[in-house]
Amino acid sequence: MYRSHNCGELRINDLTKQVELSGWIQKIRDKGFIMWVDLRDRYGITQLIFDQERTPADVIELAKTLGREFVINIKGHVIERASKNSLIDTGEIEVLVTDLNILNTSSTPPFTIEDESDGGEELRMKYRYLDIRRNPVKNNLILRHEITQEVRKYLSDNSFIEIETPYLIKSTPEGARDFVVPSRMNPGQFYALPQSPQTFKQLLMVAGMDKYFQIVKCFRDEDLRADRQPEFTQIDCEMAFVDQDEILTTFENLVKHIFKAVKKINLDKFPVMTYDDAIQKFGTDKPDLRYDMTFVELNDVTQHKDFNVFNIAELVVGFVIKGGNSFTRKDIDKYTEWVKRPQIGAGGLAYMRIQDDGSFKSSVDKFYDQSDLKSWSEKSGGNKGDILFILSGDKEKVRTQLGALRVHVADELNLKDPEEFKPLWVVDFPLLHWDEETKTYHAMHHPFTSPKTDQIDMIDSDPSAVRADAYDLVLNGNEIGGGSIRIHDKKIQQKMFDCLGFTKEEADKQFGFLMNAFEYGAPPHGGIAFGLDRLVAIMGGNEIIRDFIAFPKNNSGRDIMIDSPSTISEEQLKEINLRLKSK
RNA sequence: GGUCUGGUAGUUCAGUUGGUUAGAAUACAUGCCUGUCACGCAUGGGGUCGCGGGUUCGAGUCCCGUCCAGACCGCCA
Repeated sequence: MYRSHNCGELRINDLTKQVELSGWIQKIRDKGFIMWVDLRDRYGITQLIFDQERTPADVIELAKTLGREFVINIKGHVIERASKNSLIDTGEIEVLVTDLNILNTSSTPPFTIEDESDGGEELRMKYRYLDIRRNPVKNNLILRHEITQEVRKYLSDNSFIEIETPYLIKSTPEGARDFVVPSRMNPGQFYALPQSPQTFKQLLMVAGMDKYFQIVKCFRDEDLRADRQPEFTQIDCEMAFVDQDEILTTFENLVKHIFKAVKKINLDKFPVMTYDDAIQKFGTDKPDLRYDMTFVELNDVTQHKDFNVFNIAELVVGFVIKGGNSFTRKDIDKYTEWVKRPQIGAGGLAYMRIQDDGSFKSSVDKFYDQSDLKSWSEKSGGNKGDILFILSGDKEKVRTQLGALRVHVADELNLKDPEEFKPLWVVDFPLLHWDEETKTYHAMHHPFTSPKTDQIDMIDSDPSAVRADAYDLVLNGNEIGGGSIRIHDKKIQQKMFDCLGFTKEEADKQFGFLMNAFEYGAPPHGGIAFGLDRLVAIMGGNEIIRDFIAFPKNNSGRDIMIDSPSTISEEQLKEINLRLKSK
């Protein structure tokens, strides 16, 4: 036995108890006559004391050889501290050591293993097992555990069954790039790792497992971001005999349950916004509702003056920043430069100050008089002390640009409270999206998404106008879940593949198994998948999902701890029938 | 595929207009210290300035290339 208590457990009412503790040495404070050692484990820190008067001489001698991150086991008894530390739970007591056993030594760690580490990102990733000893990372993993437990509990209590689906499946050209795995037994052929268990969960609906879920790894071979890893975890769910409303209710309640159980937060009913509204009012399909700055379209009050930029623009649109009149010229120049960067690509940024005396001052005073500006102010709902930022140009582009600016302003003004949570359903997504490069339609969600039933005929006449029974759950400006009612009718599914440019043969080859299944009594069904990593990160007050994954990959998709990916031997290549292109 | 930022001691960073022996803090080692908890004090060791090339009397500093890391755009049904 290594311990009678853990390192976060002992309190003042444990005084005089004989205890045995094990853990890592966080810090040694050696005063000569007396020496303190902070002993750490998953549960906390307990201060050990070695005292020349009360500790055996051989124990003191051994204690002098200790170093940071040594693993030790001690016996001793709990005493009251002469000077207490109110900052930690065990701060009223310490353990006077009588026996010391060094279980393992440690090299000096490459960074300090404390809440505020001095280690850089790369170093912490390389020594991730040391990083996880730190509270911030450890607590993130515990939060993740708590959330997945509550997900399982809620779904299981609501008759969902967790079913595993295969990881070695089949590559399909639609959607993201697949990770592929060569098959040794089938030379020249490849498995693909699933981008999602989509078709399997639909087959489970045909199989009568009318409520399914799975907490499952998914794989996409695309470039990484702070909120995107090549392997990530989904809470994947599907239900049969449901309509969209029932799905939204079921999973709104799941999210509410998680927040209540894990964060003690009662979320209000989630607002619902159409995709078109989201784009028009916020320039994005995942608006962050923690702050306002709703778009105001100003075409009708900016036209027919001499300002040609606005006259020729398809859309003149802006938003009000409360208190923004306090921006200096320099602040505004910085925002102007920001929107003009190639990544945003706006031509410029117009503004109108609403000054404290009620008069207006704008960057386009040359073209608009005070009464013009007053009409802008009225239209946008701005008040004294505010500023109105305006962009103009091509409708689609300018909305995206202003949407990015809205997020940027919120960042600059610290309007994103990580402890505030604003969920939102975005519904009625377009079914299809026109791809200028390939001159084809792509499925906005995926090719199994059902068009709204009264719009099925429009697929032929006006494809881009068709709306789908598809929905996203947005939380604080992040897409944390998305789903749809699926097609369960073979004819409609065929029509869909046809519209996406599949020949009948291609559709059969790639998705014949699904279409076949639809011939044997497929029930109406639909579902949703949540990005667990993102959900956990946001609930942890962060948007960098790496910090919520035990062993994540870096920007280039590498695991720098195990140094992967890596080359394989000639023999391995031969076995799987692969030859590398020589340079 | 692209844009931007960074790479200097174990670690986090500073390093001026190109100029002598590249600094600080922290970590580490040794010694001292009767209540520490960011303990304190003293002393000491520690550098391929990412790598390659160029300009120059002289490069951590300027130029070109390259590698690595991070953020973003494209991409992510």
